[in-house]
Amino acid sequence: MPTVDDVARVAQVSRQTVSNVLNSPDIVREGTRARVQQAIDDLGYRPHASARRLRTRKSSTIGVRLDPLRDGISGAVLDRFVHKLAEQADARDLRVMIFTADGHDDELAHIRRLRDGSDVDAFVLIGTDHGDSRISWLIDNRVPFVSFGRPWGAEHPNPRHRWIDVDGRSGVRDAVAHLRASGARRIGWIGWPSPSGTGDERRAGWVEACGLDEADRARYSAITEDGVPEGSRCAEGMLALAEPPDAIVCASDSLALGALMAAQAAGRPDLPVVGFDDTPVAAAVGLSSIEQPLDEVVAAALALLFGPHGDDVLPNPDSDEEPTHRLLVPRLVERRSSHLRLGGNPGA
Amino acid sequence: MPTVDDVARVAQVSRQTVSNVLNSPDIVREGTRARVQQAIDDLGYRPHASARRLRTRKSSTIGVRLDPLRDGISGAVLDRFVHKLAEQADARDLRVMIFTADGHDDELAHIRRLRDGSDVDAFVLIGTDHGDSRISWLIDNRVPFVSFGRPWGAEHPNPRHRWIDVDGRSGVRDAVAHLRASGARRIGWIGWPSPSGTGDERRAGWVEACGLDEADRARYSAITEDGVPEGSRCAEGMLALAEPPDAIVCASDSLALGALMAAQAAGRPDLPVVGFDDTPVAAAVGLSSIEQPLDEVVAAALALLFGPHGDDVLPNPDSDEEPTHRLLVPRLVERRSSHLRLGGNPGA
DNA sequence: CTGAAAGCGCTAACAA
DNA sequence: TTGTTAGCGCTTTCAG
Repeated sequence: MPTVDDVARVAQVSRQTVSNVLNSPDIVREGTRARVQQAIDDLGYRPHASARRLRTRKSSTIGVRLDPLRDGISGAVLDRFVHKLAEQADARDLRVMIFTADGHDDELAHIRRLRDGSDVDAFVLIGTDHGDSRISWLIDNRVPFVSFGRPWGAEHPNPRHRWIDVDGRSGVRDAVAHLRASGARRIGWIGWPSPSGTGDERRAGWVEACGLDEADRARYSAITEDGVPEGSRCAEGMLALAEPPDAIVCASDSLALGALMAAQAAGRPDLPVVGFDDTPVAAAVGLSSIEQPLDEVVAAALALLFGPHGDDVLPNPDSDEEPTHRLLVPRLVERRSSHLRLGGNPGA
Repeated sequence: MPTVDDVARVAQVSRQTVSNVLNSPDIVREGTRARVQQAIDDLGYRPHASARRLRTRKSSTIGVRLDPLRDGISGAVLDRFVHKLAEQADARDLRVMIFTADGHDDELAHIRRLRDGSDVDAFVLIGTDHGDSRISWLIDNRVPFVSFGRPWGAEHPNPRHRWIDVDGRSGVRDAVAHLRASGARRIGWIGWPSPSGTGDERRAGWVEACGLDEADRARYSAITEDGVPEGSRCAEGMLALAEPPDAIVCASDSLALGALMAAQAAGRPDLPVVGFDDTPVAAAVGLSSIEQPLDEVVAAALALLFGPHGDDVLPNPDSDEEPTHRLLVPRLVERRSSHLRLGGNPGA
């Protein structure tokens, strides 16, 4: 592998000029630059990343912890997030390093290693929970990071905490409003047990828009852990009511898939069911779903970390002068769940 | 951040000794080592990765291209693969860098950049296709790599090509045999169009074990692109035959999910359907599936690249002296598809 | 076993 | 504008 010196020799300039051509092309005269560039191309020269990093004291690398493998339907969102992160990072000439960890403490241990070894100079946290222990640690230890997930349950959110999140409440609210506009009167909700920041917000959207009184809200909502069979079970119960719901909105695609199946088993293949995340599974089975704008999420995350364009990490903000977070709005992807005959009506 | 010098000063030894404690602890006297270790702990010293890499000329980093987002049901396998790769790499003190690319050429461009910049010193290719153009390029350019996927369609596979793969043929063969042992007589197949290395192999397993003559094989097999609706459509056709199949085996979980739905729509909720990859979706809806032993796949990939234990990259082999590949056997995960009432039998 | 010297490839200061 | 000098933090010679 050629080095700057080789290029310099071939281009008949000093080693420094080569470096300038690479890093501050504007301060090099046109002709010289062309000559150097030529030499670079001829030799197939490529700067040695480690040498550069050693010198500049920045790794231009982002670290992300891959979420533990989950149910896998919902997990797909995070995989897509990581995918897009890699894509957009590349555009800024940043690299992405991944790791896995068991729990928050282990994650922090990994972060510490990666950080202290200067492997990585900024981290993206995927998902946050109530009183997330990682946040204060990262801030106290001056580790630059941004979280996909807001600071749940903090009375005084730390202004040094940069985050982006998707406004699930408004997403659900809009979906419910849309269903009502289409004539639905009793819209059910299947969601997760509280406290779950994300889940509570999504449910709040339903509460705000469903137009049901408290008694009906109790009747038409179900709480369960995430999962397809769980969704099925809850929907079954709701559909067995004397006045079953007109439509069901769920906190996740897993639940929605279950609900859809239950609806069909109950002979109501056309019951509108809306999921959340617009996972590939939703697309595959023709389920409406609320889609998170992942491209924007990733772009916002990078902008928060590195500013609008560069690849220099901004330290965690000192004060709350400028906005240190973004709340993005999801959108409903409508599908006719009946595009696939999922059953329930043999021969129809 | 403290450096070796700081540690040396505190521990009252030369800088060198510190390095030795870290890299060749055996050649340092017990007492000295303890003292140095103490200083390391006290200071929270962590070697600077870039400095070390610059000096040792190895990055201890593996590069992986994230597959383009697909249907997402099948894509989940690859995400799990990457996850496990990160896990096992960590155990060897290796880091994993991810990137995305549009097509093979773009992927090679990325690899080249990462390689020439010494960011990464070995790559894992996920998936290979007929006459894969990347393989010879990587070998010619001496880029150490291993592929998850065998060299399809090469008359003379290059002995420098290290790969691991899962024997889909035997997986399907076993599943079919198992179904027959349970009494199934007419076992259908839904798979992908040829040529598709993976798909052809899986189909071959069915051919070998199904015990049908050529005419019946034509009747009971369907070829389609991957996808849930596609699987549904094919299964529908098959189930409409005068003598419908007893069971259906599919080349993927997407197809199988579709088939399962079609079966239920056709009033045959108990028809055994087997998918491939044992994705989370299969687990969620209670679909039998053929599981790839990803832990072993990853372990084998790392062993091929780095030897049984170390973190030193082995160059692509010079000859075919030692085994440069591994073919692993998948196993059937049986589930009662009826554990979830997917529909088709309201009130049952 | 421990210490001193050299240099991996690069870029930030400074001098010319 | 270009060239010179001086390290970034580490490990690998080679003497002690």
